Amino acid sequence: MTADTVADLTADPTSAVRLLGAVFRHGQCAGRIVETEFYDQTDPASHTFGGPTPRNQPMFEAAGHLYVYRSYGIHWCANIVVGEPGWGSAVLVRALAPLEGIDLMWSRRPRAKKATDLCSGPGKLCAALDVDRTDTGQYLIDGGRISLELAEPPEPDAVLVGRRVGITKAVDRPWRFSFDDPNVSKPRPRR
DNA sequence: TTTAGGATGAACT
DNA sequence: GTTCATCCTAAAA
Repeated sequence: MTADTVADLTADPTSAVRLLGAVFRHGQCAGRIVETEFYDQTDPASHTFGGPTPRNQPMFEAAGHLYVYRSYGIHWCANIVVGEPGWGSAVLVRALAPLEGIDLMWSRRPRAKKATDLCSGPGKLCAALDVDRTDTGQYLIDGGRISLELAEPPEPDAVLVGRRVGITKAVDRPWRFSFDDPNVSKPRPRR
């Protein structure tokens, strides 16, 4: 939890906590990360559970890479790779508090009714920031069109913990973390 | 070559 | 609360 840069993030759930508050930027748009989930190679719910495949290859790169996958044939979901190269673990970005390029986000998500509809879910934030397959494997450090700026480590009291969402395996692992923020997606974590 | 099913969101009743 | 849209990957055949 003492990581100074994204490249220092280790392959454990503390990385998901450390990423809370970080600013995720893609092109003109940016948002503050308010909800994350941790996934690991030992985790039956993870795409890397069965080892490397052409699809999940980016998750085996060094910490600080991006892994984007298609969900239910419809949505894109963005993950920040953590841990050493060769070990498949990553943190799913589940919700953002919009910061910049908010007009652009509205134009990409015309069905949103409230500002908190723009990025309050993993598929929504990818639509709002225009993240898709072409971004998978990108390195978030060297300021391309995608980047990530770490914030100060969050106060432990400010972090809510819960079980992960939308999975059928290992649902009991308390690897979902969030702030108490209106942009957090549906079943809100407690504690 | 075929097929099953998934880390979701939106539009229904 | 329930349904459905819809695509890609991985694994089976």
